[in-house]
Formats: sequence, structure tokens, C-alpha cells
Amino acid sequence: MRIGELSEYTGLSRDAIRYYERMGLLESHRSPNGYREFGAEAVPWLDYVRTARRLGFSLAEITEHGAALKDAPDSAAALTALFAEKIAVVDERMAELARLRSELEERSGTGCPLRPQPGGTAVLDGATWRR
Amino acid sequence: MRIGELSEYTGLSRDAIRYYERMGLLESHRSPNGYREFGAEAVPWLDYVRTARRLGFSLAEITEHGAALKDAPDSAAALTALFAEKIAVVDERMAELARLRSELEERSGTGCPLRPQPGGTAVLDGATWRR
DNA sequence: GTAAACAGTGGAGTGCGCTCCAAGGTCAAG
DNA sequence: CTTGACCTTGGAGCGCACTCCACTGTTTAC
Repeated sequence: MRIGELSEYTGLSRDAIRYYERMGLLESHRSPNGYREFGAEAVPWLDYVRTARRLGFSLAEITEHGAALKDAPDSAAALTALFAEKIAVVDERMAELARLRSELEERSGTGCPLRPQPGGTAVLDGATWRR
Repeated sequence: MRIGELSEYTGLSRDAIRYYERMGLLESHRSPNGYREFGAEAVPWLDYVRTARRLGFSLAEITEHGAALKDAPDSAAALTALFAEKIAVVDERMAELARLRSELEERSGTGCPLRPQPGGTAVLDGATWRR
């Protein structure tokens, strides 16, 4: 498929796709006319990239992981290890979110996380913010 | 406390703290000599900011939430609603992470998420990547 | 055959979130 | 009274992840 079609399927701009290719996140071969040709697997891959991006992973991190996948000897063990590593990162990030969430939830119960200051401005109350 | 001390406590650079102040994320009053003076509540607030940043929230989002907190009528209900909103965003992001994680985990079980291509490059197999 | 839609390239520009620097003011210690 | 640590401002620069643009080539539809 050509870049426009891929763009439609993934919701990414053509420019973004070309940029990803330059960054080594994506490969294509060229038709005789010079147009990029992408395989169908590019769609789910870019879906994955988009999700990972939204969750705060940099293109470099995603590229690195992709490269590791490609370079890995095709053994189940190596791949499992790679995925386990990525899963650990994801788990860590989820734990952070859980902490943030619980902080917010705690606050949501108490009626007063704000305290007016002499200057007229209101700021978060450090004493009650901390558990 | 002055900027250097705050910087030490939070692990943020002085430049970053000044930048946050310019962006309206943080307030200070000035000593007669022009130095910024921060209250103790700045420390947990910046801790929170750092956590939220790491989790992919933009400074604008964090600022907005902070501003909403300040502008809110000091009623328990309004504050609870604000926090509930933020918690919903966090929950959504956690759900995305969970999806990413489960995709990775599934993959980790199967021995072969890679398939060699005619060109000699290996790419993710779209057919098996999709559930 | 011509117009529209699509593709290519290179390069400039953008917004975010800083970082670094120069030039200078403030203040406590020796 | 100098030294050094700390603070101020303004402005330049940077890395990331694009986005936009001008110009050119290709394909498709009428």
C-alpha cells in the first residue's frame, strides 16, 4: 500500500510516516516510480507506535525495542525476555499512575485541599497534600 | 525558601523552576532584594508536577488543573468534581497502558512475532499481532 | 490531453520543555 | 574589602516530533 492509504488507516499524517521512516521506525520498499510501498503489517505496527507514544514512550525507545526485536536470534526465549523487559517498564509506569491516582482520590475525599494565603492567593496545602 | 533550596528538594533545576513560574505553574513572592521566596508547599506541589509530567501530562494540562483548583469556590463538591475529572483521565491512561501491556504479554507467550521477509528484513507479523 | 489527486525531495518553521550563557546585583565569611 | 556562593534578567540554543511549503514527478479520470 502507498503512503496515503497507510495514512488513512492509521490516522497518522504522511509527513509523520515519512519522518518515522527516516527515524528507522518503519521500513518500506520503493516502487519503480519511487513511491514508497508498505506492507499490511505496517498498520498494526503504527497503531502500536501511536499507543506507545501516547503513553509517553519516545520514538527512540520504540525504535530501540523494534530494532532489538529484529536483531534478536529467532528464539522464543530471547523474544520473551525482550517483551518481559518492556512489560516491566509498562508495569512501572502503571504503578506511578496508580500512585498519582490514589493521591488524587484521597484529596477528593477531604473537603479542603486549598488554603487561602495572606497574599490573597490560594495554594495547595503542603501539610495535608503529603500523606 | 529560595530557589536553590527548592531545586535541591525537588531535583528540578533552577531554570526549570523559573520556567514553571513563567508558565503559571508556580507562584512566589519576592524578597526586598528581588529574590524569589517559595513556601514549603511548593515542594510537594512540584513533586506532583514531576510525577504528572513523567506520566505524559503536559505542563498546560497540569497548569489548567491547578488553576481550576484555585478558581473553584471553596466547596467540597466542586473540588471533589475536579478531582474526579482528573482521576477519570488517569484511569483512562491506565486502561491504555493495560491494553499495551496485555498486547505485549500475549506476544511474549507465542514464540514467533517476527517473520523474515523476502527482502531479508524481518517485520512484525500483522496477522498475528492483531487479536 | 489536461486536470486533479497523489507521490517525491529538501528545507524552513513550530511548540514544548527545557538548558546554557552573559552580565550583573546581593550577601555572608574570612 | 575581596572572594565566592547565590540570586536576577534577557536571550540564544537545543532535542523532539512533527508540520508546512515550494517545487517537481506520476497516476488516474474525464
